[in-house]
Amino acid sequence: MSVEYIQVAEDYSDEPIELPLEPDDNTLLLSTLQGQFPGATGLKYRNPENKAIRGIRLNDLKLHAPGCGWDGLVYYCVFPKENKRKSDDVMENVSKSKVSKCQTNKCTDLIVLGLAWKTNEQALREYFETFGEVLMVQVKKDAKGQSKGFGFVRFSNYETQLRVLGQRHHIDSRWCEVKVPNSKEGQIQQVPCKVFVGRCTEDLTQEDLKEYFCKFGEVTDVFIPRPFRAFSFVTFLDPEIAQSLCGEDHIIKGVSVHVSNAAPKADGNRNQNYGNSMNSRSQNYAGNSAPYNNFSDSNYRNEFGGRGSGGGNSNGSSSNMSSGGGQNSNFMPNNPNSGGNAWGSGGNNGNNSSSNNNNRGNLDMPNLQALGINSGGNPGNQSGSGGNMNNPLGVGLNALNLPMNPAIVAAALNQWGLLNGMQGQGNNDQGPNNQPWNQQQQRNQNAPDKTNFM
DNA sequence: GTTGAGCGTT
Repeated sequence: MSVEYIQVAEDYSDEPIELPLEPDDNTLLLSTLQGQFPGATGLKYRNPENKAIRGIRLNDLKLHAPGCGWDGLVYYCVFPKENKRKSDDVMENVSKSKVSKCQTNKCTDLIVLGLAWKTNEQALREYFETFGEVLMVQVKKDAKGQSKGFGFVRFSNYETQLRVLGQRHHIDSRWCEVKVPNSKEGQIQQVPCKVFVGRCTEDLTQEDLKEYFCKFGEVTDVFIPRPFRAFSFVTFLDPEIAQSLCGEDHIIKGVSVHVSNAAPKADGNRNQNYGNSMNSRSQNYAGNSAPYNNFSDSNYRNEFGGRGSGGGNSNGSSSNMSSGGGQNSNFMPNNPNSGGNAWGSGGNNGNNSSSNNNNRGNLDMPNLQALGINSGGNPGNQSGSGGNMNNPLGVGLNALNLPMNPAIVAAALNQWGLLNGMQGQGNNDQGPNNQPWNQQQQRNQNAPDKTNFM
């Protein structure tokens, strides 16, 4: 009598392990399961018929096959609530499992800009203590003891820091900006909080993606390019969580998607500062100036060229959050001349130069022919000066009508970071509250050029 | 008694 095996994985993202069934009754012993997956209390699987998740019957410490038998499916472990990677305990659990390899989540002093003159340290502390434990506050003063209008705060909890960085702050009737100070930029390894999700199908909605990925950590944004392009971007509050998912395949509504790093590959031609920023502010990933750091509408203005920031300013540093009110005056979400166009407008994919609007294309562009893609022209100018920022893969490409899998193309382009530069951080306008998700959807729908990674 | 982009020990 030969021993049968079934495939069991800890989670949807993990590789299954074959576990032996009991020869006599074709059940799986709970002890067998727990031998490989300590803490597991049961099994579940996705019903191929209706894609629903089904639980496996457990009786007398034995897991019984579904009615139709084990049937070659992959089964997934069920853990008790406290062991489960679910939103509430995500930070703890994930940091134990996946994120532990990264050690970048340390708090730093944060600069608070735009304080009212009257705001003192006590008021500052009282305000920030509503977010979490505050280790230090300072209000910088001149010789006469007058506030200089800025200060510093330090939290004990990194998630608190992320949360505080992710929104505007109304302190003593002033809108204030909290950022990682310049002096700290580069000292912090910053991991992108946005991931590229390839192989998406068209029926995967924002809600589907959010619902799925939020079990790993708070999702602050899901962007699905329209028209359909077989990939999406999911932004997490915590870049560590984003990082932890990269390289994995996940099954969402029966669709196998691939999560990869949305950060452009370091190609040395993009003026990216992952650290050690001297003075360049473009594409600076350091210092927590991650996308979620830009929320005000003034950042939109910034993002879309309102301040002419020389192309690809991904840093919140030059945002203009001061003196609240009237912040929408220059709101130009559809400025066709803004950088960040996927294919045109000079193709400034986070380029050093803001004057790259010529016909030379972009040095960052990969050889599309090597991809089997016939661009039929200079891809750096696909959309020319027009406002079509929704150029799907396939428009202007593949003029020979070769069969193309948009997901593969997207993934390939992703490898070059080609899709970078199409989106700024402006889509993360959380506003002053803590509900990033709800507020973003509409904005995402309206914002055309949101397909770059950072 | 005024100011409003910035970057910290004094």
